[in-house]
Parts: sequence; structure tokens; C-alpha cells
Amino acid sequence: MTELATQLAELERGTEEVIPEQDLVDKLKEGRPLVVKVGFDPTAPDLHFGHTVLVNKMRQFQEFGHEVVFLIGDFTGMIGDPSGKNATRPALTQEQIAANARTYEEQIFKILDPDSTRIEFNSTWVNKLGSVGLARLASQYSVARMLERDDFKKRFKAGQSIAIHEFLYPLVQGYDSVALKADVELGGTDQKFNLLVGRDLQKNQGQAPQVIITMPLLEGLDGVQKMSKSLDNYIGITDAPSEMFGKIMSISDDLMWRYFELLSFRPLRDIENLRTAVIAGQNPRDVKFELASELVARFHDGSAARDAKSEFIARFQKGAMPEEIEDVSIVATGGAMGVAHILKAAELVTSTSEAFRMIKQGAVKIDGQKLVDRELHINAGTTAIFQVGKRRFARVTVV
RNA sequence: GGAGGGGUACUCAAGCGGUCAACGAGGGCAGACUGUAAAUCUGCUGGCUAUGCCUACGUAGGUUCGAAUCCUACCCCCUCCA
Repeated sequence: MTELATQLAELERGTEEVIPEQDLVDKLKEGRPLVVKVGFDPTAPDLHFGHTVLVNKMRQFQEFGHEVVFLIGDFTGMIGDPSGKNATRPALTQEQIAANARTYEEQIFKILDPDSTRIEFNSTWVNKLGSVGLARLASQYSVARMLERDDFKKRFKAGQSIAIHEFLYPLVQGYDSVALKADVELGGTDQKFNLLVGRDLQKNQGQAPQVIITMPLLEGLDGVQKMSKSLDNYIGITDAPSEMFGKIMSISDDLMWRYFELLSFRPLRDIENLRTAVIAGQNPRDVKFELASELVARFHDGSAARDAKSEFIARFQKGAMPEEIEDVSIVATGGAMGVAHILKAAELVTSTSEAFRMIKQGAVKIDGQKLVDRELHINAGTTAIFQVGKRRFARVTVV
């Protein structure tokens, strides 16, 4: 195992909280592989970079020789997780959960080592509890303590409903730690309470309580709000190489360092050096290239990353057209078609009204030429590259 | 069960009989500037067979030459009392 101080520094990298920190030090000193547990909700298998923050931390533990357990909360998924505000989530079937679990595996093994990752489903032990066991588990926690959790407290005060079974989630999650004899549990900051319940239950069972490590929620492309699909400020780990590369290049310089800390596998020392270089005058763009290349290589491969970079340079620094432009054929009804309709038919804009607006703003180009005349008609048999803004392209053939 | 307040575009939020496709802010998109940065500035931000027409202000009706604005019913949300 690596020297303790280095290991500790890397493991604490980017974390929000380590509770209690001393326990982590003590456990590491024992020199044995620690059981590191991370629970995943089986409802959302489409991962984006925000989700990978946690997975990266798992990888670090793995690299230091610890035993990482990827725990799929299928029991919770079958009931439907109501946490959050008020949305009742649909309960999933066994088949859906199995399918989601497979998707998870495909995605996380781009980060984790499949051979040393243990995958578990919590229904394995929760189903064995039975109603008596569940009642016994429930007896270990009081309503007052449950209401300590911030979102429960708020809802209770506001008079909003809290279904009884919602109290089971923290308990079951905590019980998972007991079942696994977890040494460490990782989670997002929003998981803090649930993670702490695990410590209490373990103590009740005479186990050494787990260390809990919370990771911050990664900011999205806007740099302010947390990354999420619904805010459309995310980078999906299945995004195409050039798209992924471009999205990373579009983040602000400040955010870049945040991404380095939470997403890059480069050692802290390297990152410090990059930071020093930028302060000394190096163009942050070049440093961002390195970040983008690393991440594209991780989710695709090295050659995809090189291609994405050269395309990026060609396209944006030299103003060339992108390499891959979608071909679209459009049927003109009367031998010719107005440009606005072509733009709409090619899905470059969502409506003809939007097309007119874009033209008016000088955002539309045909074969690189700015379009001025909104009434322009294109004859059938013509092929031309239509562009809206900087990013939307289509090679349109009017038939 | 009783009393009151409210539902307006992606979100927040004005408007309270015509000049309202609806102020303002945020978000988004586009243009300028750049490093496709960020910040900043400017413009746009319902649809269409487009200099006009159609659909929109919780839902359904009604009054009126004319309604987001007034009336009636219904649905939903919030606050207070029981």
C-alpha cells in the first residue's frame, strides 16, 4: 500500500466531509483492505459526469487496494423512492432493475476495475429480514431522530405529507452497511443523514461504525447549478467524443479547476503544476485541452480523444466545417423551397418563425455565406451546407 | 366543516375592459468581443401557407362592438379558524 500520508491526501481530495476523519486514519493504519460501500439508485442508469464524481472516489479506493462494493438498491427501487420533495416515483419491476443494473455496469467499468469490483443487490439480505426483522429494524430508530433529517423536518413543519415507508429508506440503507460490515460509505452531500444512520445501526450491532465520506454535487456547464439532465447542463458519459470535448472546452476557467479536482485522475501534484503554469502565463485553454483529452479518452479511447481535439482546433480555431455533418434530404413540393422551411425540415430550428428570427439576426449561413434574404428559395437538385449559429450544421439536399 | 388569498408564456412576476403575443427579471438562443471561453455589450425569445392570419393569461360557459382584465360554474393550490 502507498504511503499513508499520500493515500490520505488523495482520498480526501474533493470531499465535502469525512466523518470522523480520525477513524479513517486509524482504519487505513490497520493496513487491510477496507470494505467501501456505495449505494446506487437503480432508477437512473443514464450517468453523467456528476455521477462519476462518486465513482472516481471508488476508483481511488480501489487503486489503493481496498474492496469496493457497488451496491444496487433494488429493494428500494421496487418500492419507489419518494425522497426529494413530493414526486412519487414509479415502482420498478425486477426486469427494469436488472436492465438498469446492466447499463450501470457498462458505464461504471469505464472507470472501475471490473475484476475487483463487488456488485451487490440489497434485496439479497433485506428480503430475508421478513416482517418481524423489518419491525425490529424500525424499532432501532425514533421518529424524533428521523425528523432530524433536513428534508423531513422541512416537510413536517410545512405540513406536507411524509409517508411512513419513507422512514424505511434511511433504515434499510443503514442496514446495508451492517450486512456488508462496511468500513467506509461514500455518498453525495444529500446522503449525509442516511450515511449517519448506518453508523448508528452498526454500533447497535456491535460493529465498528463506518466512516462516512460525502462528495459534493458537481456543478454543471453553467458553473452554478448542479449538473443534471433536466437543467440540460450536463455532460453525458455516453456523449459522442467531439460533443464531449466541446462541452468540456466551453466551461469557464474557474470551473475547469473544479473538474480537475473531481473528475481527473491526475495526481494532485500535477494539477498544482498546471495551476502554477497558468498563473505564470500559460493559456488556460491549453490546460483545458488536457482535461478534455483525458476525459474523452476515458469514456471513448485515446484515438477518439485525439480526433476530437484536432477537429475542435480545425473547426473553432481555424473556422472549418465540422468533419461529420448530417446529411438530410428534403422534398420540395413545387420544384423549389423557401429557406425557412428548409431549416425547419432539416431540424436546425424548431419552427419557421424561429428560422425567420435566426435569419434576421444573421445567424444563418449557406455554404459559409451569410443568408440575408429570408424569402430566398432553393431549387430542387441543389445540395448545400446549412448552418445556424456556431454549432448547428446539416448538409441539405433539396429533392 | 368555516373564512380569506391565489392560479398569467421555460421559471419568477406585472397587468385588472380596448394602445396586450401581454411590463420587468432570470433562463435560453443569436450577434459583437474572445480561447466555441468566462465576464461584458446588443438583439431575439407562441405558431403559420407571414407585411396578414391563427392560437394563448387554470377549465367551461356568459356579459360586451371589444375580456388576461367583469359575471357564473367547476378544478387545483396556499393561509387562517374548527
